[in-house]
Amino acid sequence: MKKASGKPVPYDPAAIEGKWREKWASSGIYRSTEAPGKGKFYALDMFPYPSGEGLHVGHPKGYIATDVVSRMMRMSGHSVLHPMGFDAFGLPAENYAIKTKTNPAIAVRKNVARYKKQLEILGFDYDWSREVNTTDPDFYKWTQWTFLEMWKKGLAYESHEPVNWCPTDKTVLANEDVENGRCERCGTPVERKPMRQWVLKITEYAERLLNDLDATDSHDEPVFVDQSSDGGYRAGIPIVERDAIMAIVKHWSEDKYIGLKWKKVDWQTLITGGPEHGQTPAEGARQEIIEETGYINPRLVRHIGRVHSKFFHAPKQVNRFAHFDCYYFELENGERHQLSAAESDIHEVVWLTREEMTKFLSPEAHRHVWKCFLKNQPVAPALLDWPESIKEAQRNWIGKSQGAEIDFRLAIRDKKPRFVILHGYQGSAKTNFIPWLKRELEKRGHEVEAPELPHTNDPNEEDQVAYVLNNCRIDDRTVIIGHSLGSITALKVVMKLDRPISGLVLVAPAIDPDFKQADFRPYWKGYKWNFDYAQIQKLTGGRIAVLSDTEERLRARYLRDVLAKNLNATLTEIKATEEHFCALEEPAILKAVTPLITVFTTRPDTLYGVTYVVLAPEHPWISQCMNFIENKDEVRAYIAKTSRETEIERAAADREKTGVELKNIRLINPINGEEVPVWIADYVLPDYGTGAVMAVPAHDDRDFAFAQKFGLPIKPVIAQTFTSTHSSDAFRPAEPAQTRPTAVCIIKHPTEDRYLFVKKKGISDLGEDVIVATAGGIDAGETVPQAGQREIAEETGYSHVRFIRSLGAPVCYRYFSKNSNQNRQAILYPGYYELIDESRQDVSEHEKSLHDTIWLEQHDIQRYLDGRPFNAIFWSRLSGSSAYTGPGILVDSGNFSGQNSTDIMKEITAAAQGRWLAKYKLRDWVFSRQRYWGEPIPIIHCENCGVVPVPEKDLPVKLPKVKSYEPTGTGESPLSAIRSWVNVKCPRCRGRARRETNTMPQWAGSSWYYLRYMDPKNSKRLVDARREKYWSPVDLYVGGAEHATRHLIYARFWHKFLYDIGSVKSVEPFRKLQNVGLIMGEDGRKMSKRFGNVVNPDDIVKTYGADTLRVYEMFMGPFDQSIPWSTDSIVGCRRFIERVWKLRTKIVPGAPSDTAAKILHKTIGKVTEDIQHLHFNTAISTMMIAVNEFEKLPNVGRTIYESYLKLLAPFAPHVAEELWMSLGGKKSIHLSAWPTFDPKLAADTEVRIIVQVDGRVRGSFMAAAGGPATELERRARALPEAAKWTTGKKIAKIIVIPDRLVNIVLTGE
RNA sequence: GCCGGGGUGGCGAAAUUGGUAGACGCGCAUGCCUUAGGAGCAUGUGGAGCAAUCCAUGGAGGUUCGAUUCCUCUCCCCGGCACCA
Repeated sequence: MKKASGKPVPYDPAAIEGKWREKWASSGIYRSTEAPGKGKFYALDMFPYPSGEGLHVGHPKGYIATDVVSRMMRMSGHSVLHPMGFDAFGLPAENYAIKTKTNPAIAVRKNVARYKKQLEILGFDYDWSREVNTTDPDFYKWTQWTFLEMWKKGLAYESHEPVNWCPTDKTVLANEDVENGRCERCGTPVERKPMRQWVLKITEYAERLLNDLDATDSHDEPVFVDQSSDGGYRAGIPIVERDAIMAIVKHWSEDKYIGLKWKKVDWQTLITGGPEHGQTPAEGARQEIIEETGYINPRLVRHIGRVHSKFFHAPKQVNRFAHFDCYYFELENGERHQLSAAESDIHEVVWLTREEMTKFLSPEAHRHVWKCFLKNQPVAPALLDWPESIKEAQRNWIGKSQGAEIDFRLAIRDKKPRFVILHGYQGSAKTNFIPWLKRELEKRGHEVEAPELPHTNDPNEEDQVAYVLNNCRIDDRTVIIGHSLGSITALKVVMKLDRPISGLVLVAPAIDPDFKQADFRPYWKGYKWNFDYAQIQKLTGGRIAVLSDTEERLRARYLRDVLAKNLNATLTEIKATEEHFCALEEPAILKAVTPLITVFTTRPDTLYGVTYVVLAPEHPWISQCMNFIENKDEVRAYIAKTSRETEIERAAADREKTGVELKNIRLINPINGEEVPVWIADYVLPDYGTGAVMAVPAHDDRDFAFAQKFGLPIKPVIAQTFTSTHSSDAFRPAEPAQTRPTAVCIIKHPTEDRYLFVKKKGISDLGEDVIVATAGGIDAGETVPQAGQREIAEETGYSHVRFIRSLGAPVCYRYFSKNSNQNRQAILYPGYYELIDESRQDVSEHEKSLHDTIWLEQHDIQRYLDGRPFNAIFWSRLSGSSAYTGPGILVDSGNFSGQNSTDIMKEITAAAQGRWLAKYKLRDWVFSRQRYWGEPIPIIHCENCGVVPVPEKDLPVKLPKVKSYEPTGTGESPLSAIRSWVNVKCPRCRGRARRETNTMPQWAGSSWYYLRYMDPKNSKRLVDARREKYWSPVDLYVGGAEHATRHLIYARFWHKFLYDIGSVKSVEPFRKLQNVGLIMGEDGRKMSKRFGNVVNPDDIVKTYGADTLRVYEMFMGPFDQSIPWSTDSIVGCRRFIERVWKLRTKIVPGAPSDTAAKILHKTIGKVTEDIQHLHFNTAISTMMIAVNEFEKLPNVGRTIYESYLKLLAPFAPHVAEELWMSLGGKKSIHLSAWPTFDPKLAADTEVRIIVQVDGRVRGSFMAAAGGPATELERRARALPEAAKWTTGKKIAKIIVIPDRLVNIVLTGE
């Protein structure tokens, strides 16, 4: 690198960077190959959308990071996959096309070329041969294919529900595309429109999407699969939920632990097994230990945690849902039985030290449990190594609420309906569901008639209708239920009436035999297939329900498109228990005829406090019951008003509550049989839960506000909480409780921040002392403060006490007293009191025998009251926050043993005949867009066959060319204008058919593109199974945090679906996710053309070189943090590279000096670790320190310098290559081996010992590393700086931290 | 309101299990070099003080020989959810 003249060559990036990039490309050094036996590493960037504006310096930051990591991984012997591609469908390209009237494909091609050029000059190690583009038909063929697979599994369906419509972009949006009621893209407020849409059932995966966020790591090798034993997993047994245990067992006196060595399978484990029926997992664990080890006295010390076994891959999809409970046991002593022959045949017991244990536990999950045990942590999940913020965002988005559905039966004051059930062709009142339905209705107090209609095998309209009219009582209370042909009879009966009936329920009505493709039906001649729809509607008041079995496809279409439409009836499309509702019990029918309002609540324990029920104005039940409602007009007006409101208006918080009562209708509270009124109000959302809530105004702010406004009763709240026990048998819901109002007193000391409590002595229920707030019953005629003051005086002797304020609405506190063997409940009135002075009277002997009076400091209270309701009252009321959320809300269940409170809720749910379940905020994914530039949905609508998928051989359905890309705004995509494309023959019946013209959203292709990189050219499959197995999962995924609840949820869903159909082998696509922090403009604002603060990377490369840009972006700060760009600061990185460059002049061939080797190895250790943890800024700072230190040396050995260049190579690949080659490198530095860290060489022989006196640094001295503590102590005391502070003082003790510091602690005087 | 993540010099930021707070870089200051500018090199650089020393990691308490780190409360910033029952 010296010219002939001997002058050093200056560093000139322009002269070297292009040269090496060409070499790398032509020699293909970054080509990814599957090398079996070699470790693999898949680094992935969120592929860009190639917009017209090109890159700014913020874009490449994430790409540089994956580049650095992938380069290091390649050098350390991994097969690396680091690909790049383009996500090119979507609105920007389309809008550009509309403006310029050009095909978006052309603009995309241009922009992609520009992006690639910009990316190339930064020297990335992409394997461009694997480039993918979502708009390439060879790519989107597989997007379409997956859609059809979902359709086959019923996960893609057409919905007619109201959806979000953006009037500006003229397309529907998914829930994820709406932000605060506005279109995420253009900010227009979205409208709710009922439209036919394709929807993906992502909600089916809600639970898995949620659970897997916290799941433990998965492994290629099964961890708990142990065919030779029955431990934990049993192949072939389709047990959905089988608990399993794992135990760590410690020696009785020494610090060593039991391991099992399995003889036949060469497998080493902790003790695992399955608890037997009726055993708790802990008991099962104990038994397993005894059986497997022979030691008879294991003692349970603690539960380490619970791991979901779902991700410990089992070979077949069985038994995937068990939990492993992990326990820690200690042996009491060495007593031991002989092991059974069977057991000793299988394994032997070995004793292991802690260190051996770590090595011994080869399966990662065992080691994981062991680590958690050592750290005293619960078993922590590790399947996804993702930022907590992203996981949290996803949890919020999925929005799981555990709770109960509770059915409230209808109680109509007047006009209790009676039923007439009409059977069908060849039927009778004794067949199908009719006897059962009759019984059920009669149970509910209805009159029911189920006549045997004449000529059931050869029916005719006239006879049947006449029979009904003559024999059945039909008036305005009658609801007629017809099954199959009975439905037609019912319709004809209604047409003959001159007075209204109560309603009509048509269960799978017979269909017009003229309807195309209908089977021949012998009865058709006996009936006239004409209906006076208007008359029927009039006489039923529109109360018509049509039930359709989705299995009967032809009938379903007719019922929906003809009958229900003409009758304006409520259509319920469900899968019947048996086809055509022919089962003996068809609950759907009962549900349709005896409307229940099902509410969802997370607090079923508050059922006793329900004083009314509120429905969303959209609730379908309202129209069904309209006949019974007295104030119909008022109700209709309110519903109309609500429907006019935008989402934004409606969602606006703290707006005045509005609502209307449904008069004459009441609902029955199943827990106590109370009748409560029903209201509709827009604060209840139609699409969450069941669209209906039970209102507990004493518990809930919203209900409270509503009740206040409309003068509804607010019942003293009843809470099922306990102090007396942790077992649920304490509470017996069936038994009546005694209620007594009680004052609870929080009493503050007159001057200090201390509080008065009483310590109850030996409460027999508990057999222990309990500390509680002072409390006592309120006597007749007393106010709460009076009672409080009296109780305080009686119990504590302090009589000078002043009532300050109430701590909120009364709380009902319920418990079971074992003393009196009865349920008790007290309504607690918490109040806050202050002592006026400390004068105190004597307390009666009786009181003294019951309790002591104690003072607690604020911070002690938590400890003493932990887990008791008083604790919650105290803290929430004193701080005015947390546990209580409403005026009367009860103790937060979270303050109690979680298990316990859940048990209580479940118990009450059962008592109310409700269902304990979870609800999610996640909605199904609206998957169609009424736009041009997206993947066509590969569906054909046939006039006869209905929805028909495009056969796989015809995929991809290519996007045709159109004249106008303009969205129509009618809900049709521009594709619908292309007749030649739209009109096709049905692939099934060759009849007339039309293509689906909606396209897929932009998120479709990006939901799986990472799989295609593994096998980008495969025309047979989405991805080859072997390649997928080799490369999956993505080891490192880098991208922006803004994708948390869209791309990252969609991709996880898509991937899990592909897993379920066997296309991929991993449950989760991205193992480690890293967010890249934004680079903002120099003015601190977002970098954007709008603010004129965009910095173009091309310019920076021109001035400083690509290597400098790369180093600078990695050095700016913590990788995931947003930091403003600073062109001034770049020079530091350029100087750094130049100093490395100049170091070349100091190279000597000889042996490396110890000092240089030490610098090098410290650097190797730190840089390697930092890159692994993505701490690029500290990696670079370490390399800077190394250069600074090398510069101070007279010379640097050549091998040292070469190793150093290797560390630099991932960050600054060009300059590292140039220097490497100039030293005579044969192969590229990027294919060389990553330097190995030698801790011995890095170790310091001398360390600086800090000397402190009373914790303050007073001086330091150098000492040999590993020196004895006594020596350090002696030298520290002798140190003049220290002696200055210690002379004449007494030394209390001296703390010595080897190799670190000595702290001389003086006595107080 | 609920949940998550953060607050350290003029700036970007460092700081294994608690063990010298401010590494590294920018900027700034002084000097050398240079016709000049720039670049480079050297030294210094949290605050107060002549100094010894004291004060400093959003604030207030606590635990500890010792706290940026652990605990309690509190303030502020960023992000997610939000009339979600």
